Order: sequence, then C-alpha cells, then structure tokens
Amino acid sequence: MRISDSIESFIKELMTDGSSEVELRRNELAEYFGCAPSQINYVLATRFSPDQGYLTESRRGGGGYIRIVRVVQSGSQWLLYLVNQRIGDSLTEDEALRLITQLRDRQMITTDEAYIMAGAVSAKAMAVPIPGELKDALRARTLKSMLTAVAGRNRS
Amino acid sequence: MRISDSIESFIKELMTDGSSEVELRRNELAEYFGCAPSQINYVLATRFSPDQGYLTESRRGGGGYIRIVRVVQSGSQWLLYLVNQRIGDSLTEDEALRLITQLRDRQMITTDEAYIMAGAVSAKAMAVPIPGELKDALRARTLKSMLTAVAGRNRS
DNA sequence: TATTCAAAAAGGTCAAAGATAGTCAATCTA
DNA sequence: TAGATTGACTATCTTTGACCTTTTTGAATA
Repeated sequence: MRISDSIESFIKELMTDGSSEVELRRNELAEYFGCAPSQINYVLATRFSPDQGYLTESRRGGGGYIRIVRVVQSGSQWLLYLVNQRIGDSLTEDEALRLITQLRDRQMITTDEAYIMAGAVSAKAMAVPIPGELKDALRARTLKSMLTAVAGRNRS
Repeated sequence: MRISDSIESFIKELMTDGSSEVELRRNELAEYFGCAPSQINYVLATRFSPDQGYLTESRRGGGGYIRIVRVVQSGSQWLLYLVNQRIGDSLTEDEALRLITQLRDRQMITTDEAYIMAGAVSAKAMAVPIPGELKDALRARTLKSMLTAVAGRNRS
C-alpha cells in the first residue's frame, strides 16, 4: 500500500469516530508515517480537496495545525459544480450577478448574502488599474472563494 | 495550547466579570505565565488591537501598569468609521480578517456572512498576477463594497 | 525645607531564533 | 507516463532577549 493511501485512511478513520472534523500536526503525522512533511500536503491536495467534499484550514508557527472538515455533498452539489466546472477562470460582472441570483433563488444563500457577494464582484470593487481580463479572472477567483465558504457551512 | 492564547483567554476572562476594563502589571503577568515580559506586548498587539475592539494605555516606572479597555460603539457608527476612515485605500489580508471578525462579534453580520467575506478578501481570491500593493488596494475596495451592502440593510 | 539626581522600577521596541506549515520542481516507481 | 515521494526554499506565527524610555523613589545637598 502506498504511503499516501495509508495517510488517507488514517485520517478518514479519525473522522469516522463521530466528528466530521480532525485536527493534526503536519510534522507529527509525517514522522509517524516516516515520510516528508510535504507529503501530507500532497495527500490533502489529492484526497481531501473541495471537489471531494473536504475543506482544510491551517495555521503556521508554534502550535500550528491542519484542520480537515467534511462537508455534506447533497446540498452542495450545485455549489461544487459551480466552483469546479462552471466558473472556470474568467467571469464577467453580468455572469457573476446571474449566478448569484440563481444561488439566491435556489435558497443556497440569503438575500443579504447575495448583496454582499454582488458587492464583492462589482465593478466598483475592482476599480483598480488592471486590464479587464485580469478583472474577470479576479472575479472568478473571488466568487469561487466565497462559494467555497458557502459550501463549508454544510458540515456533516 | 500556545502561551499567547492562554494569556489572551486569561485577560478576556478577567473582563467578562462585569467590567469592560482590566489593569495589569506586565512583569507579574509574564512571571505568572513563565514567559518573557515582551510576550505580553505581543499578545496585546495581535489580540487586543483597535481593530479587534480594544484600546490600551500604559504607564512605566514605579507603579506602572497596562490598562485594556473594550470599546463599545454603535454598529452603524462603526460601519461608517470603517468605510470612511479606517479602511482607506489599502488593506492587508490580516487586517481585513480582523475587521471581519469584529463585525461578526458585534453581530453586524452572521458567521456565514463572515466566512463569505473572508473568502472574498483572501489571498486565494486574489491569486492573479498583479503587484501586492494593487491587491491590498483591491481588497480595500472589495471590503468597502461589501460593507456598503451591509450598511444598506437594517436602516432603522 | 526644597532641590537635585542617580538608582530602581516599571513598561516599550525590535530583531533574531524557533516552530510550524506551504510550494514547487526534480526524481522515483509501478 | 501518471501518480507518488522528496527536499530545498519560502511564508508565517510565536517566543525570547538585549537594549531603550519613562516614572518614581529616596538619599544627599543646598
């Protein structure tokens, strides 16, 4: 069995015990499995990515950690589709607004949240001296980042 | 648990008991926690900054002290202050996160909204090839734009 | 008694060291 | 050749210590 697979099952094992959330020390785990610390990142990237239903947070420095959260697939299907396929890496303001409106109509977000998100992707927010294509790229990233946060609240 | 976190909770504990104000001796506290006195300053700087809703005063010399005051201000006032003065035209991610956390603590926004806003100003959202200063400028605009959406509701 | 001033008693600053985690490109292996 | 593994380099957060500034105290002096 590959080490990556072992690490994957080890983590999933931890999450089976009730909680849908684990916290670990990267270096500890790496030492436990006798691998390079960066391999933990590899496992996170390939087996615990958002499109696989997981979110991760971390902190560096003394007392640092990595936290992995499992999210519910059902309600987030549409969100995951948006984040991983639909949006891509460029989005105009009009497209963004249409998507946000749809999210609200499907009751994935509240009206208040829709306004906030619209604010974030508005031309006003992006009124800095950069080319239009970059703004569209930025808008895509911004919206995806916000949608990831929305997906994060459906914890299992 | 990190020492800094312990010190932080210790101080916040003290303030929960009625008063929104504490006075402490830096050296005493440092000795109590077995750390360098300057670590107290670190905690003040990273956890009791004005952005986090606190003000500090201090006095040196015999009978010196550090006083920490939790600032209370009406929500809408604070919003105006943020948009018109505090944020300005440049904001780092850390600063933005602190402000968003404050917004949530003061119940101006929900926890879900806080996550969405954090997503919008994250480095991940801004991972396009533009200079760092532009990102900070963009972040300032983005946050202000979202806060405008927040201000637009509850106009009571 | 009033003044002076050096020592003591605080707290402040900042940069270095320590402790984590992240990234990415090279290399290995099935 | 795709996926796995590694390690050098980077980024970030915490902790410490050397050195600095401000304030009080109290003994010596005018």
